[in-house]
Amino acid sequence: MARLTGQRRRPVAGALTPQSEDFPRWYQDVVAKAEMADNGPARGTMVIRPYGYGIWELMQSELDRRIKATGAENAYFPLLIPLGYFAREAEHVEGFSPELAVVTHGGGEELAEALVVRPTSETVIGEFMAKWIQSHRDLPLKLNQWANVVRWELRPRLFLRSAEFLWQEGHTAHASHDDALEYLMRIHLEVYNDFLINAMSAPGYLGLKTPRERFAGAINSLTIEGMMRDGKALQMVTSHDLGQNFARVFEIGFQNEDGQSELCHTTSWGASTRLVGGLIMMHGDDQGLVVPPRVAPIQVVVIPVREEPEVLAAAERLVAELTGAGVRAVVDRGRASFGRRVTDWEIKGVPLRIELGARDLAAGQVTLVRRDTSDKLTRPLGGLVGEVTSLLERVQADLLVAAAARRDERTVDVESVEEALEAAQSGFARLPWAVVGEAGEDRLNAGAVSVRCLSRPDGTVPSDVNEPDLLAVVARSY
RNA sequence: CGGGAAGUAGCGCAGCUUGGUUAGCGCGCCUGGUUUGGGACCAGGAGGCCGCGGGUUCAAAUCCCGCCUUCCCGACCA
Repeated sequence: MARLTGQRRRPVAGALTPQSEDFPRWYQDVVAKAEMADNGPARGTMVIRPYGYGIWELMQSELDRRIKATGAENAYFPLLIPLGYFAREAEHVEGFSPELAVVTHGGGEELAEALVVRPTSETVIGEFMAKWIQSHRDLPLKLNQWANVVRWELRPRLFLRSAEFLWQEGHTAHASHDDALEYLMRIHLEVYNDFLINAMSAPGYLGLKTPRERFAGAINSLTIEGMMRDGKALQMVTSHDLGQNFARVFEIGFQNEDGQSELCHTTSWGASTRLVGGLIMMHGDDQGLVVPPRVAPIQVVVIPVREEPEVLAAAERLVAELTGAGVRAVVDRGRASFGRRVTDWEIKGVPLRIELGARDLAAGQVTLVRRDTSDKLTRPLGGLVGEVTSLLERVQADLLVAAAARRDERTVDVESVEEALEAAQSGFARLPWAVVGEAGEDRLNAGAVSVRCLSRPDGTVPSDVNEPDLLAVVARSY
């Protein structure tokens, strides 16, 4: 990680734990020191601080724009769901009951029917889809909601697994399975994968979940698995083909063109605040967070070396210019020493730092420093805006290339379950799904390794887990 | 939810074994001054229900019981 020229600074008390020393500890240090989140008072709950929430808001707007471009509309459904709704779909209730929070009392009285705090909304939304859909002319129905959900987590970790988290859940109903699948694939590729690649610089492996890893109640679950810098996998997003399972129990039906009654085919798909954790662990380094410019609440920080009126004025002018051009930029007017301010912004992962001192000003220049590579550039003060915007684009692109290179470097192709178990200690392993099978999956799971997804040899998403020649991507995971 | 460890100032810790004055230290914070091109320094200062509840005792941060929370390892998950 030491890329700086000149004297290397020594570790200082209060600095981050190095990733190589203790990755989980490094993660907690970053979350705390970059002021992203705190633990809430009740077990597993999370307080998202402004800097962390700022990243989430940008993720939201990038996702929301793409979701709406597919024709889905936002709506809102209730937090509290009658317990009975969950019981209707057998696999769904079985899958979710261990992590349900149930409200049994209200207004000082025991409730006649307990209410569940939603862990996901297939059931309520199904109920209303049934009410709203009458005819094939009402289809497809494409809804999305931004909401909080609660899942009783036994081993919480900020952003990665919390009892309450924020997400987007999309729910659609279609007249045919083909139409549902076509739309689902569009969500997976044009919304999720495009968002991950272009907004988060986060490449992943796309594929299908194995039957045991599937969403409770789905006939297929699609996933995008990202590799964290410790070689473990994180499921970044999921999209589910629910077939007619929910349509059957919630009676989501319609009359076709021939006047016949048919059941709808539904889908659901989600992306959560877990993505913030993924961003931290995919791009962060020993200096702290590294935020891709498109989701960075602060893209550029201008650091005046000293508190000198001319320098401060020049810094303010520069920020005004950048802001005017749509760049999210701030001046650090803090009185801490130069070095301290620099490291504080490094921990926060601000993509680009502009150092401005009396010497620079006299020479009519500034020093630009990239967070991702620590490269320093000297550039004329005039006409910096174009330089900065193109540099931000380059950082965005280079982060993707670097993350993909790390992923490829730590993914090995193997031929047996034993080799896969070995390889998964430091990264991902890929092997024919045919040599894994149910029994192999058991052995992997026994070794704390799981099949993250099944992919075609060319990396595309299979339409069915029984397709021939599929590859299993296996890894330890979060 | 099972196994382990831990909760003392915002953060990191000492004190507890062997109960007994105003509970300490480092970092951070406040005030003033000197500083500032890679985690500054000096002086002065503020800040504590010792996780919560109960018990033992003349006396509890310290001993006992219960609970809550956090971290690590497992089983479950976005």
